[in-house]
Amino acid sequence: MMIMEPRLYTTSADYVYQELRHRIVTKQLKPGQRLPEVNIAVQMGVSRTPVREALRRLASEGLVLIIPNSGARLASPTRREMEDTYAVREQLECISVSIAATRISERNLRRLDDAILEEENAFAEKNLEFYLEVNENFHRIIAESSGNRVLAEFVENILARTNAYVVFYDPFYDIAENPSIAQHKAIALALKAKDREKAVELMREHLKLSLFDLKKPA
Amino acid sequence: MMIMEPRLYTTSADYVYQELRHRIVTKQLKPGQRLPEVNIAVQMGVSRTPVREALRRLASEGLVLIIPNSGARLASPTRREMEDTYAVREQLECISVSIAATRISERNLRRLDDAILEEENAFAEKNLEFYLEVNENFHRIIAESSGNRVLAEFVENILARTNAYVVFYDPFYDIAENPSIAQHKAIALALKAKDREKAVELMREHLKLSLFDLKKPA
DNA sequence: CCGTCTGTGATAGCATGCATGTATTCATGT
DNA sequence: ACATGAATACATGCATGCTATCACAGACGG
Repeated sequence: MMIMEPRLYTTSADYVYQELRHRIVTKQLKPGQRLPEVNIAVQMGVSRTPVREALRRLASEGLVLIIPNSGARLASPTRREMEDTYAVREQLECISVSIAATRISERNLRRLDDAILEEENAFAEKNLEFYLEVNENFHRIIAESSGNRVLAEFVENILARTNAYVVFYDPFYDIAENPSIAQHKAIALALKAKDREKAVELMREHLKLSLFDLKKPA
Repeated sequence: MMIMEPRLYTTSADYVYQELRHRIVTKQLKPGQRLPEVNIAVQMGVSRTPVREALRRLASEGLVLIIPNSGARLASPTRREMEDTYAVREQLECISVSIAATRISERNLRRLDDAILEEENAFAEKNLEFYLEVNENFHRIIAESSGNRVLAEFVENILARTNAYVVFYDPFYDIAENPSIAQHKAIALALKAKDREKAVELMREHLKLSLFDLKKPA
């Protein structure tokens, strides 16, 4: 059973941001759909101001497209854009895992294991939103473990993109078929062994397969 | 003589954004300095709203730090952060130039030459702001020539960071000493020759030296 | 003398109203 | 029927006022 835990946020703008991402991942919003400020503001019980901020933040992550004086619409990435995004992601994550392999702390190795356990829970529950969230965590922990904050920031950005794209592009995405968890375990092992080459290779393979899976249905 | 051409902008928020970047590059603002919304709003003759938007955009580029309920301050990057930023930049620009080497259009090759000519003008005038702007252009054109828009977007972001950092970190940055233009010419030649390996190698070297130059004075 | 608590000032967060620009619709003419 | 144009409805951009929160200073107690 799914318990909707209370979302944590510091400001209304942050709340709207999270809520919009939630609605994207749960397919309540469709690619290309218009996102009028008032509309969202009323639905979420806030004024237009925090909505504007949230929309602009999402725009910086490539999830919405804002045209000045005209408004915001949800992104509708082409296959090409998806491939482009994954190309960038591969670069960032490979360098990320490469550095992490030599620097990762014991604590973060444990966090990695925890994330994998959570992935298995999400897998068991067949809860896509939860699954995407913890999947994101796995990659986030590795990025943080690189010790390079700018890199981590960029990875964070591109994780937001790709996770949304998964939902946009693949409405029937089946987590049962996805071998990601096994790949994550392998990457975690390589990191524990401080095997840089192996970790990079596995990560590259993992991302290539993710993209491949994504391209199948559409 | 320097003619201040009228800045083009579509919205007030965009104007404030550009004006703030201008003030950063012309050293009117100091690293770590507080940036109260009202303060800026009054100075620029607009209300707080567009200022907020501009500040948040700058925050997404790592140029300002926003603490909720507390306010914005100009970034004050440590040497470590600078190195981290350049590490990311190297990844992005190397893949960028690598792809561009096989795809770049004749038109963009000409734009590249134009950019280099402008760099020489800026060099002759010893105009740091102008120089940074056209330097940015050179790298921007290469990123665009990759044909990967997401990549170009990320490069754009990191260019904003590094160019600001130049000013932050190196108040006496001497464009006369900087061998960048010669390196840019070499990169352009490699691109014309479609020599992928060479272009990447030159770009990597170029960025390494840029970072090295930056680290000298501080 | 130092730590803690409290009040006061200042600043960001948010709501709202007005102005401006855009999109849609409908009428008009060819 | 189609293209063109004006009018209208609507959404965004911006300004302003109010409220909540934070930072700092001074008072109080240990």
